Order: sequence, then C-alpha cells, then structure tokens
Amino acid sequence: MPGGRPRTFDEDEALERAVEVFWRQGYEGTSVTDLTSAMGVNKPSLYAVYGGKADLFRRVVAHYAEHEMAYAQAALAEPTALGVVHRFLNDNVIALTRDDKPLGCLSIQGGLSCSTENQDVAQFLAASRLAGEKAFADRFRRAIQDRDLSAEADPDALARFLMVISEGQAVHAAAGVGREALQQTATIAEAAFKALCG
Amino acid sequence: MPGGRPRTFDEDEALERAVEVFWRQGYEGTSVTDLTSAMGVNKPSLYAVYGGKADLFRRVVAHYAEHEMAYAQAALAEPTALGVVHRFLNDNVIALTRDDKPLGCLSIQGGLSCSTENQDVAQFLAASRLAGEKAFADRFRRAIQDRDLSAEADPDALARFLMVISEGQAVHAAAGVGREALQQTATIAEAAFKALCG
DNA sequence: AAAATTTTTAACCGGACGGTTCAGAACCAG
DNA sequence: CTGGTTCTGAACCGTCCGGTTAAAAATTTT
Repeated sequence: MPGGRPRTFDEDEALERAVEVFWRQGYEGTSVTDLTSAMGVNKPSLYAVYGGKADLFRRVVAHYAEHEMAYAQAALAEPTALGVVHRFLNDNVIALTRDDKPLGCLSIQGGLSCSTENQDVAQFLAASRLAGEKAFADRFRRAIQDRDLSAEADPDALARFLMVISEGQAVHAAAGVGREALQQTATIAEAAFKALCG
Repeated sequence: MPGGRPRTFDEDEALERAVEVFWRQGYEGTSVTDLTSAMGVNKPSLYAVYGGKADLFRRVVAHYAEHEMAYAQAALAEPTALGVVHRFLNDNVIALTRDDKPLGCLSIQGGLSCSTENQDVAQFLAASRLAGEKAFADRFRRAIQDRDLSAEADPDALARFLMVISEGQAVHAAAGVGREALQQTATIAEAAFKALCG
C-alpha cells in the first residue's frame, strides 16, 4: 500500500481552528476562504477531508460539544440537583468567557437564524440545545426519584429555566459582558433555584 | 415644485416588511434581493429611499424597537419593581411567540455574531440590548429610593438577571419552543424575583 | 530508479452578491 | 402640450461565493 504525499496539516488541529472561526463568525458569516486560511488547509483538501462547509460545520459542532461543553456532562454527574445547577452555572460562565477562546457559545452564535437555504443549520443547533435541556430534565427526574427534589417540582420546567439562563448568559457574553458580571448573575440564578427547589 | 412619478409602495409599509425579513433571517442571512421582493421595492428605489442594506437595517431596528418592543417601555412604567418584572416577562413571552410575526427577537436573531466585515452590526445590536438593561437598572434604582426595593438589592445585577432571562427566552422561542412553555418559565422567573427581592 | 498514490498549488467554474447606471414611464406645474 | 422631476425596470458593474479540476510535487513501495 503506497503512502503518497504527506499532509501539511493535522486533521484534528485544523478542526479546532475551524471551531474558533465558526464560533466567532457563525455559519453564514464564515466563508470557505476564512476556513482554509485559518486552518492552514487548501480548498481541495478541505473538501476531500471534511466534505465541504456544511459537513465541516457538523464535525465542528460535534467537536465543540465533546470538548468545550464537557463541563455539562460533568455537572450532570453531581450527586444532588442543586449541585448540578451550581456546577453547570459556574462552569458555564467560565466557558463563556475564556480569553483563549471566542466569547459566548458556538451552539447559539453558530446560527440562531439563517437564510432560507440554511434553515437546517439553525434547526440542527436548536435541536442539539434542546437535547441538552432534556438531559437536565432527566437528571431532575432522577433527583425526584432519589427524594433529592420535591415530588411537586416540575423537572421539565426547571431544566428549561436552567437552559434559558444559560442561553441568556451566552448572549450577554457574546456582547462582551465580563466574567465577574456573569458570575454575579450565576450566583443570583443559583439563589433562585434554591428558593424554588428547597 | 414639480411632482414626478408616484411611488408604487408605501415607505413605512415596506419598512415593516423589511423588519420581518431581517427578523427571520438575520442581517447576513438576508440579501438585497430578499428585501426588494418582500418589500415590493425595486433596487434603485431601495438605495434612493433607505440608503442601502446597512442603513435600512438601522432603520429596521429603530422601527422594531419603537413598535415591537413598546411593551418594555410600558413595563417600566409599572408602579412597583415586581410589577415591572411581571409585566415585562409576560409581555415578552407574548411578543416572542406571536403567530403573525417571526418567532423570537430581532435584536438577537438580527446578528448575534457576524463576519469580520459586519462586526459593527453585532456590536450595534449588543449596545442597544445593553441600553435596555440600563433602563431597567435605573428603574430598580428608583425603586430603592421609593423604598419599594430593599436598599441591599443590587439594581444592576437584577436588571442583568432580567435581561439574561429575556434573552434566553428569545433563543428558546427562536428554536420553536411554544408559548405555554415560555409562560411557565416566565412564571418561574417571576417567583425567583419575588424570592430574591421580597 | 521507477511506478503508484496522495496532497498541494493555482487556475477556473457558474452563480449570486451588494451596488449602480440609464433609458423610459408617470406624474406635476405652467 | 411642454418641460421639469421622480420613480420604475432591466441590464450591468466588479467581486466574492461554494465547489471543482488538472497538473505538479512529495512521498512509499517494488
């Protein structure tokens, strides 16, 4: 089996560069030329390796969910519902305001609303956010079974409230609101959860 | 003073059509052709009357703020801080889920993140949102003076929390989450405010 | 060294983009 | 009816878009 000319780029490293471009500029605000120059990949290779702009975006979102949103999975593993909320809100603020990454959250900035031809991008991102909400709702359901949360609590409503806050924080972060201000909001939100649940 | 050929469109009516297009598709997702066909205005007239895509967008945002966000001004006029919060959160949900208008909120969908050449659009929208937040903060400051809110309350933090929730609701609405679900979230948020303030 | 394979470079599609020009149609005042 | 003015419709800019092609360069295998 022959080898062929070696690549001048690392597939995963280039993908991480693509994450940052889409994160900063959104799907429609990003051109293939933006991508190739940031990734250090020439156009034919981009199409051969990643399959085009739309396919690359899907891989970017998957990579982002796995690496930049790992804190959400970690939060779900906390032993109590209020622990889940505390950890998620706090780590969310950290993730939204890292100075070595773009501000805000890819899954919102990537394409909250798109032209008619790219509606599928917006829907794809919306669906992935709602999937995250469902994970929290399931976690709260388990907390009710565990007698950790009151049986009167509405797990779906609590999860929705949590995600609404997280999305609002992301919008704020994208606008340049600083980490300290967001942390203050997270603290307030956590107090609200304590008042609502316990 | 001569008259000249009359226009085939009404300037304000056409502007309202433009509002809906930008609202649905965002600044970068909207082409001038999208605008002309939705507005019933031909290209030279669009440039003569509105000055081009970027200038039109500014007029669109101003029109939107005045007409579709009037409820925010009305909410600020409520006699108590909790009344402000109640009215704003409830009317916000209504505005985000009207079936005769696009879902969500123009000032977020319009351009949360843009390509490098359109960063000014994103910043313009962000600044207008933060101006709204400041209006709520000022209102809460007055509530403290009025002994309506505790002197220990942080008006800036409360206003930020309120806007974060409103922005998160807008993201949810854009994703297609229904009015009833958002109303439930608004109720929860209001309860949180009551617990935090009173 | 030669054959086979893969990636690079650069040129090149057709089409859509934002924006403009210009002839002519439709109105007004005199 | 005529001259001045304003808007319409369509053609037309140069540029960039996402995506492709063809040949040259860099490898491994034989």
